[in-house]
Amino acid sequence: MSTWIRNAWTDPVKLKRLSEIRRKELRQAAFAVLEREGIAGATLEKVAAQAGASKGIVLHYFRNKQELFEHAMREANAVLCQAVIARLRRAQTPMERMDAVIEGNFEEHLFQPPLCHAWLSLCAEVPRDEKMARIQRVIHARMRSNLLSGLRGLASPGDADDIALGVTALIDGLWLRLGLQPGSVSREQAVRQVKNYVAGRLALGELATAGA
Amino acid sequence: MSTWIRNAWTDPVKLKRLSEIRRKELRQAAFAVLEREGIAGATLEKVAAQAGASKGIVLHYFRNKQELFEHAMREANAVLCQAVIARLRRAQTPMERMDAVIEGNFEEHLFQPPLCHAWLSLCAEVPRDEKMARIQRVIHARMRSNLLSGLRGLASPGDADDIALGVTALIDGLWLRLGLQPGSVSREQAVRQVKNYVAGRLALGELATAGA
DNA sequence: CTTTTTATTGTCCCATGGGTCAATTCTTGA
DNA sequence: TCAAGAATTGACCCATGGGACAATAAAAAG
Repeated sequence: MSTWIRNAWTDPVKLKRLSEIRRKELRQAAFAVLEREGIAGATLEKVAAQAGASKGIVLHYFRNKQELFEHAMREANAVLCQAVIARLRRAQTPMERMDAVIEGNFEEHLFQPPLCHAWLSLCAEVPRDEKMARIQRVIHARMRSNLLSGLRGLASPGDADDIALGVTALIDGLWLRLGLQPGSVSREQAVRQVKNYVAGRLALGELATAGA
Repeated sequence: MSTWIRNAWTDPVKLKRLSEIRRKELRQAAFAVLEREGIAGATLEKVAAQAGASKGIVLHYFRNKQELFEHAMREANAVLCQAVIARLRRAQTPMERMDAVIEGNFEEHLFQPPLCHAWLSLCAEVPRDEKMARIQRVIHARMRSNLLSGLRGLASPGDADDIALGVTALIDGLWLRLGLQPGSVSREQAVRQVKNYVAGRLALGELATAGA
């Protein structure tokens, strides 16, 4: 298990508990296994091996397999979310806020087949895992609210809701496409696709109000 | 198991082989199990039980578990596909062809969480199963060609390709949404969403050509 | 009415996987 | 320096699952 040097980068203020470090390692290992093996092939031993530890340690830090993968889902989501938030901070206009969400969801180093495969496997378990379902709802709610913060300045309230749903669905769909056929959609394509969607819907809205 | 009455509806010409009937039953049973249990919880015994048969019979008709679920995927796709084709036959104008594809992909009795859950589980395995990947590619290619047959009459060739990708992604994304949060999107909402997308993109295209 | 396929079952085997536990090593704080 | 508590391991248990197979029942063919 390598060195015990205290990593200053983890949390300079309140020295991160040893156990927290381990837990994070294991969540990440779990996710890595998910990328390679899918949910059907993901086992505790593989996770342990990935983390360079023994199976026992995994169950020392997580009550059971289910809990481990629930935490893996949280972890993955946090990463995705951070990318969006970082961009959102720099956004000024409503349109910039939209672009922040869109581009953040297709970051170069995240919009990759392996990550997508793992994500898909987790989604496939959502219907049978109430905790995952809850996480999923939170993720979606935040995404939606991020979008609405921009959309409210661009479309009528009714349209805004509708467009937000469309954007999330389109983003998910493009991720799915990447997972099913790696290489079939590039980051630039994906971003352009969603931006065009928004532009099109907004144009439609303007036509309607202008015509009426 | 039930009766052995010869079903006239199966194939009136070349009396469908007994084995073919069994294989179909088992594919469907496999799919039903997938709906309930997901890929991680789907076992041969559960499939056998669902079909009211013994585990042995499942491996009599399919070389192994993998093959069984590959066939389940084909089965599911065939159903979805049939819905689109039926509508496509009645379509005359390019726009009607578009609507046929869109509405066919959200048929009332198909656009349901359980079917979506099963489909998700299968998709999650695609990256690790070359046969499934192939099926997936075929499905997508057909969908795309169906869309293009309508789009070619409505947009410039370049736009048509792009819009086709967007429509497929949006459809997939809406299915995913249904799977992750049952009840969060109705059939009507989904159809409207995709139609609005197409309308928006087409309006954008016209603006561009008119402006240039 | 045989003979030969085909359908079907139940049993068996063995690997794997989740989870428990006692024993051991490390860390830490007094 | 030592005791208390945490980290970590490996052995163990038991259920389950995939798959092989021989034995039986049922159809089909002759």
